[in-house]
Amino acid sequence: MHDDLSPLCGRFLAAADLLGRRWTGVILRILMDGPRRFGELAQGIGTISERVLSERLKDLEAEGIIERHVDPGPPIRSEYRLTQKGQDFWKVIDELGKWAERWVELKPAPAPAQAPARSVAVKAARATPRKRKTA
Amino acid sequence: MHDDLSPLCGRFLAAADLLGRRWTGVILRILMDGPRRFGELAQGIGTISERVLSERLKDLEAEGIIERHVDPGPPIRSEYRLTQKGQDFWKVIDELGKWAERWVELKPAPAPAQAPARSVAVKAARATPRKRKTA
DNA sequence: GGCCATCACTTACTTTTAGGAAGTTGCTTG
DNA sequence: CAAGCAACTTCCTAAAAGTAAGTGATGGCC
Repeated sequence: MHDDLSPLCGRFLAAADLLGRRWTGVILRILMDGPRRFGELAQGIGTISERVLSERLKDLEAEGIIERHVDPGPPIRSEYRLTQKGQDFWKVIDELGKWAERWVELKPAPAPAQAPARSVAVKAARATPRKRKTA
Repeated sequence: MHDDLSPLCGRFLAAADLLGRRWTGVILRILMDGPRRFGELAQGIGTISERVLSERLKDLEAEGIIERHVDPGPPIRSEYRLTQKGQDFWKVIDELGKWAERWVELKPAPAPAQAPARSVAVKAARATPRKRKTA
């Protein structure tokens, strides 16, 4: 199997828990391109609610992954940017992006008689309730 | 900044949405070490509820990331293992682990004294409510 | 054969988190 | 002074996760 995986310890659990909150990965991905303001993030993600964006930003700031800079030059604007800890996350985001490019199909193959993967049809692009199972 | 990040497209959103569900990363991390049974995963994670583990496993199977093999050899046992798509997720998990090693501090040591070796089956400890903010 | 135990899940019910949208604050523009 | 941003909050509802108890197919033991 794989030889040098980090052990499953508390550290990993904490990191997975962080990324396990909805939108965290996407926010980080956007900030990898440079500082962004609240509204830009909201627009960039498109389907996140402002309530949650605000919450996530606070979480990330509390973790020391991003920093908030308020520019009071009259039109008060705040800007979020990655700290070194956040910058360092880029490889995770990059690998996730590569995996997505390789494996995520944007269109659910109708009848893959022998196709290997069924793939995650881009349902994430909508403000999806993630799954609408009435069961 | 970083030069070759994959663009923020639907594929990335879908992948981030997948990892954005609690426990997904941890389950994948454990399966990277080889096939595991339901109970082993439950124990390995420790604080996941069986209800959610079952759900997550179904999700992952539906995405074609893991496969479920039922071994009916009398003591009926099921085993979960990664598909190629799942194996390929290795680098993401690995980078996440490395980042965690570098940046995550195990600060809140809520060690209830130092229990001798009560080890397993101690369900007494409630699963982390992720944050118990009274504010 | 009756009884308890294990494994792999379900079901029923509760708490936490996320989504939708309107409201707030501070300042600018018409 | 009404209107409009930007950046958040607040309120209320809808999903997701947590907790515990139950189910069904063995298998052991006495």
